[in-house]
Amino acid sequence: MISSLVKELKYEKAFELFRDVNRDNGFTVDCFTISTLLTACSGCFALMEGRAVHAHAIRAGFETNLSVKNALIGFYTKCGSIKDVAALLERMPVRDIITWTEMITAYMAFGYVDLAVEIFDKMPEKNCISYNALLAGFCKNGKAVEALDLFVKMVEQGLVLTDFTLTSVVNACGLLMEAELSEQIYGFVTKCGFGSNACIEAALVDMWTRCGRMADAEKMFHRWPSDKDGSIIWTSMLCGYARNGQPERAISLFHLCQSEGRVVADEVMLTSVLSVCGTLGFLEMGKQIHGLVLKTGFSSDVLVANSLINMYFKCGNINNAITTFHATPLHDIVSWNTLIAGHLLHRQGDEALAVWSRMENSSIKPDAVSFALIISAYKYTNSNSVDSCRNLFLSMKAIYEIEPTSEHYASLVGVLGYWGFLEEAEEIINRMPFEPKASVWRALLDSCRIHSNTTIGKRVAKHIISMEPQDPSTYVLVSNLYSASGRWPNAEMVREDMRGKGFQKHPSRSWIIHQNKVHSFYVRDKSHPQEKDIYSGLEILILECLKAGYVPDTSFVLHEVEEHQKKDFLFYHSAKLAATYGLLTTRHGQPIRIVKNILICGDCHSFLKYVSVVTRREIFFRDASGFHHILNGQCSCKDYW
DNA sequence: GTAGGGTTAG
Repeated sequence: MISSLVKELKYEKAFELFRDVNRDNGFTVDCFTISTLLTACSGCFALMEGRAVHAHAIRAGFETNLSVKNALIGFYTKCGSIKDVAALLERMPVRDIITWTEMITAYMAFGYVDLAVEIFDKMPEKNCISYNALLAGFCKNGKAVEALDLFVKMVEQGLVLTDFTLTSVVNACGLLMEAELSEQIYGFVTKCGFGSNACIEAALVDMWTRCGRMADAEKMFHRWPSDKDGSIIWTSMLCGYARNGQPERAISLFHLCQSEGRVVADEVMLTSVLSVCGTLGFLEMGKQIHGLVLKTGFSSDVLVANSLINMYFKCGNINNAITTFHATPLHDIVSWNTLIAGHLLHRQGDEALAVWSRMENSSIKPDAVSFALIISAYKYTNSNSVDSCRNLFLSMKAIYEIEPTSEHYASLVGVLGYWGFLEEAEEIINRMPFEPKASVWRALLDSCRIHSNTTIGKRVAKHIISMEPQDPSTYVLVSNLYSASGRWPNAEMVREDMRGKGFQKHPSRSWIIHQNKVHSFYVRDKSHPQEKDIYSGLEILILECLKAGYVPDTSFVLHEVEEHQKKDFLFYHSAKLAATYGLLTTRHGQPIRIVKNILICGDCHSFLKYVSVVTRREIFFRDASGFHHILNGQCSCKDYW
């Protein structure tokens, strides 16, 4: 009876019935029912119920039953702690190779890599499964180098390599993201004659995409037989496209998968495609997938829910994001972080801080990401609360016992810099207890751009370039810094320097979603089918804005050309093209929604403010800094971004 | 007892 209730997903009733039986000391439930109940408890994080079932199993003498034991390990791995799993295994009457291996897997699942290694070294006997368990554990914890070392040892010792071994090695290589090594590993796997093992093939697709070898990934993906279950390999490919800056392809793949109907979208695929919808700002599609999530019953999966919340925020729908958060039965730290990040994306610092207080009253403890986020919230508070920000930073270590990393310093520097405390920010970096990553200096350089401070900016840029001479983004920042302060010749010098070193700027791109399609524009892009309408529309728009007082700022043109040509470059920036397309394709009174992959330039920002006046339209512009909500000539970023 | 795809920041 209890088992059938669980099967029908009526957990509450099943637990109730179990409690009745449990109270009556004369009765015990059988091993199968105990296992079923434990699986149910794992599914809904019912720690108390699971513990009660465990106590019952001990009383009935079923703890050592193989299926009960496995269910208990599964339950404690998901809902409990490593102590629970360790205590359970300690009580097993026989400590054989299987128990030892289970210990390794458990320690690895909880992230205790050193303890797992200790157990492995202490084991009186080892076989290839124990090696595989350790190998997989390294991969699970991102220890690719350790995994590869172990693999080499296995080969040297002549151990039997199974499909499990090869899958883990492929995984390790994906973690390293090294294209050349991936070639070698692939050669090795082929030599071993892995045949058509689904796990290895899926791992290979994932590895290729992580190493940037999309053609190889596609080749393997297309070889997948259509009669075989493909949800995993399809998701690998979909995420691969997303990871390699091809979100449109990821969306097409999802459409294909839906229309062909042979691969059913599961919770992992839905999570991934929702993330892509967020990246693109694809609200309509995101809503449709939300419908699918509700229909398929995946809305209680916390990862799916978090991805939904994130999607709504990135698509500009704050209300749906918050409603989805409240509709989710179980929140983890990522749910809270997503909520905070969402408010920050909309520059709502006070709202983010309010969420922070609510989180502090919940049972969830903030993690390192929470702090990186909440420190940044002080950029967007209504009153200058730099003091509170400094205190929060200090409390990290003092109260929460989280050691600040470069990311946290970068957030703090960003806030101080934003409010104009550039010297203090520089001082903090110089006094950091460890070597700062380039990202910390970059946060300060960004502040120098905002405040047009070339004195500090130049110093900071030197640091970054010496640390990361290969990274073109610094040159762009320095160049923009000079441009923003009207020092055009210097900006061009930096550009020249960049060209001399063979760097190419990450191409700037803006897009609009219209009729379920992404309409993307680069600077001076003429590839759109409605190119003529867009360019003539933009001509008119520019004239209207000039009449209203718009003054083109040619310092944002990063090419050495004549003044009249500069305007030509400036007028056809991707943001302006996308905005015009948005005006042409939406009815009067409808807002325009644009997304840009990097920061919007100062001239486009000023232009869009005039556009909002002359067309009486509301503009939602999302760039790398967050949303610019432009209305009646004013922007929510207060012209600091 | 060991294997494949997922969410948040920068």
